[in-house]
Amino acid sequence: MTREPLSADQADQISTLLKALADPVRLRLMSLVLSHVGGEACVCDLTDAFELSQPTISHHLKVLHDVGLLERDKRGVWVYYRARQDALNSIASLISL
Amino acid sequence: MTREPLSADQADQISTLLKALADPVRLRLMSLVLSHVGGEACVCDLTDAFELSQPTISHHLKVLHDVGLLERDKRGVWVYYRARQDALNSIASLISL
DNA sequence: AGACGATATTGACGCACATCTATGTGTCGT
DNA sequence: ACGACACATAGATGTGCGTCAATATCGTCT
Repeated sequence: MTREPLSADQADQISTLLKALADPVRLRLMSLVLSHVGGEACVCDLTDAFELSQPTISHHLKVLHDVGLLERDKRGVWVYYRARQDALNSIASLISL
Repeated sequence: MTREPLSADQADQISTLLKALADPVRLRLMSLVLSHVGGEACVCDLTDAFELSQPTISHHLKVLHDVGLLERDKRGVWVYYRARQDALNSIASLISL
């Protein structure tokens, strides 16, 4: 971003990622998953951390998953989410540098 | 963010910054300012780069300025904007690490 | 099979926001 | 002082999004 102006297409792509991150609930979800033991957390753990309805948390997780910031892993009845560090790193390197 | 979960207040602060960045026009504005000669650009340069009205560009610049991502410097009739690298770096280090 | 618990989907509602037109505020020539 | 130009502000409008209640789906246990 520092080197040369972004094209409109590039800006659209990056803003899609940033929009997904730019919400307080989703930021806390990412940090909860990242700091959880084993680097993953199931939805029940995450839902308990907020005073929001379960569908709302599920919606936010879907947003993060759709843009590739979270991985989904269903094991039995539970669904575990894990952060994509490479995706976070690529965002960070675009912003800074 | 990786070490321990964000508090609600921390998440609010960071999301405010990210919301400001999470728009394709504002991303391009930041990249235009950053890559412009001297690290600064006047509004006229920026307005010409988009097919948007001048008030719309002015609005986006205000958003970026209000959250501390851009500095304003009025010199004569022109207003020059400059990126706050420290602000960008702090965002990047929060996301990645 | 039927019941229960965990998660996802749907539809609705209210609010935030990107954009525009119109207008205001300065600053520089003439 | 006046006109022209650079930029900001105000108000209006349509769209997007965060949230919820209700419902669906899927896996497990008896």
